[in-house]
Amino acid sequence: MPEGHTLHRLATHFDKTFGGGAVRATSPQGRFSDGAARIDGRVLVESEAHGKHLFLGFDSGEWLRVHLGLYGAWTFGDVDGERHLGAPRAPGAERLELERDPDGFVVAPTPVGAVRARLINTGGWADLRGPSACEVITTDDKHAVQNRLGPDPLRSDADPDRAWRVISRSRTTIAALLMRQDVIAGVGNIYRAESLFRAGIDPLTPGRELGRERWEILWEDLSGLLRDGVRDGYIITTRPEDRPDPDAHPVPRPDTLYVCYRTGDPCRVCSSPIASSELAGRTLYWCPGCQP
DNA sequence: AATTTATGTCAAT
DNA sequence: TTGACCTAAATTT
Repeated sequence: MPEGHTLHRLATHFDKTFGGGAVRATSPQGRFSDGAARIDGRVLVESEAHGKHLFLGFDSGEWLRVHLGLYGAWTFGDVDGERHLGAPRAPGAERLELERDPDGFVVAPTPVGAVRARLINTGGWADLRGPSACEVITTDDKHAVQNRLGPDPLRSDADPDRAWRVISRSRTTIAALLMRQDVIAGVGNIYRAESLFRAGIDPLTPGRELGRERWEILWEDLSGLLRDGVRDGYIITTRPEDRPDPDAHPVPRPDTLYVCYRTGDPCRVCSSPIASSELAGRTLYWCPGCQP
């Protein structure tokens, strides 16, 4: 589930499980061998997310930048078993007996599949598969990446006015603008569709016709939805009263979402069939009845 | 066993 | 706008 909430969960998880200690880094697959050698043995001092980028800072002053792309995922293993953060993966084992080498570092299992990067410390391991980016960069490089990103509603330094300045001058549809990471960072196809539904906004509304008030509503709602996603580890946008059973926990799908993946299904609010179309290579979902 | 699909982005047209 | 990237699970043959 690599939209912004997942990356913030990852940053927190790395801070908790790897922060403050030395890390062993390898690339079982081999495509990240040079980068792994640069961070091998360093101490993880900072973990940070901006939009869909994860930045892990080491005591060498360098950063590991990871972007999961469409299907990247991290697998974490420790005494409590295996957990996956990123694209959907099968649940792992329950508890694990950990073997340790003479230095106290965990001996991780033989990699299954293509593991681009593997980080190990004395408590467990983390395997990265299928990322679109995994590289060691300088602080300047990191700032350059961040300068190209719009405000991330999950970051305390986020300034929604920066996004509004672009949106309010653009003829591009709000649906396309929400997907542009240089406008607003962290929103993906699900949060786009769901936030526009919740705000009752026609996805094809040009940015310049959105109006400041509707933008502020949209930003606030997105901030809340993303925060819920960080808390739940899952994107849940339906209000309890709009679910078949308001008391049941809606995970997993299909009761978690209003419009995404629901083409042809009746809208949870007005019963109109949910519509979908291709927009810039991605599927856009909306309710013609609720988003006029 | 082969094909399709996915919560993403970039370069080339 | 299209294809490429690159991985694993789900779906279809």
